[in-house]
Amino acid sequence: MPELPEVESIKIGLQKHVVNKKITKVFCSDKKLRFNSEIDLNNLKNLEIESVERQARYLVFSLNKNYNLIIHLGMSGKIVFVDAAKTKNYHTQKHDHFICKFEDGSSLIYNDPRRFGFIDLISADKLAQHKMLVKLGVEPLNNDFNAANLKKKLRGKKMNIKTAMMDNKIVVGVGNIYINESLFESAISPLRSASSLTDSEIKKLTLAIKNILKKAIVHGGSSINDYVDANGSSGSFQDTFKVYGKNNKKCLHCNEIITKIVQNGRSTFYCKNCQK
DNA sequence: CGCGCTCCCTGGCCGC
DNA sequence: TGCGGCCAGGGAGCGC
Repeated sequence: MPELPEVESIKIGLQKHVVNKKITKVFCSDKKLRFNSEIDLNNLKNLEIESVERQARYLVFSLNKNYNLIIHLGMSGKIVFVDAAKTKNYHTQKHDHFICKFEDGSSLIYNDPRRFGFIDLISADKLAQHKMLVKLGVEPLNNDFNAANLKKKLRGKKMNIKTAMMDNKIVVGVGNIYINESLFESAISPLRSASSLTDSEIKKLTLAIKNILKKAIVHGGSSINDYVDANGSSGSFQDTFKVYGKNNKKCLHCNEIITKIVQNGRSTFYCKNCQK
């Protein structure tokens, strides 16, 4: 479920709940996630969480004794914080792959049916060079994601603009939903080659991405609170989608029927009339 | 090197 | 009710 706005909201939820907590017990399922942790996760026992940050779609926990824990949710991962009272009666569910219990009796549960995510405990001095982090491009909400820098990245790129913007080396965290929505907002066809965008289109696209991600963080925030606190029921943010999943529905701007195609193996939704 | 395709995995949904 | 096929919000790795 997570794109950047969800991971950002989960991070905020985790900051409220797990910072300064000491881990007293660790459970790992026998199922392998995308890859196994470099350091045995049982080493988390007796460590204390000092901070939680987000890089791209990765959650990065800092722990004492110079450890970092990286969690990625893949396509289907969920993180649920369970308070002490509920932890007492908690029964491990299918696809719970990692649970850590804290000194105060509460716990954190990672559940991932498809297991495209991972959990990696590493020493802090290796964080910047981690294989999943080292090649990442700019954060879309940072100032260095701007028209001038994006123009350089798109120069000479023959691939379509939609696929290009989902490339983490160009900009991180822009997933299939938000690139579809952003291209609609900036009136750019997903079929255009990346290098064909004019300066003004590049500017519109960067602003649309920032705008939509920011709105989603605010809008998704409330549903994400449930997500972190309780059972992860689906939120209401999908109500704001204008093209994603709207194939065969009418475009809100012009009444044209929204088209669905496949690009690079992922579904694309757009309005042929509005997006040129 | 850039780019397109395939795969990792489970579950939900749809049509028969 | 059962089953096969298709689809899913991510990302790496492989050939060409």
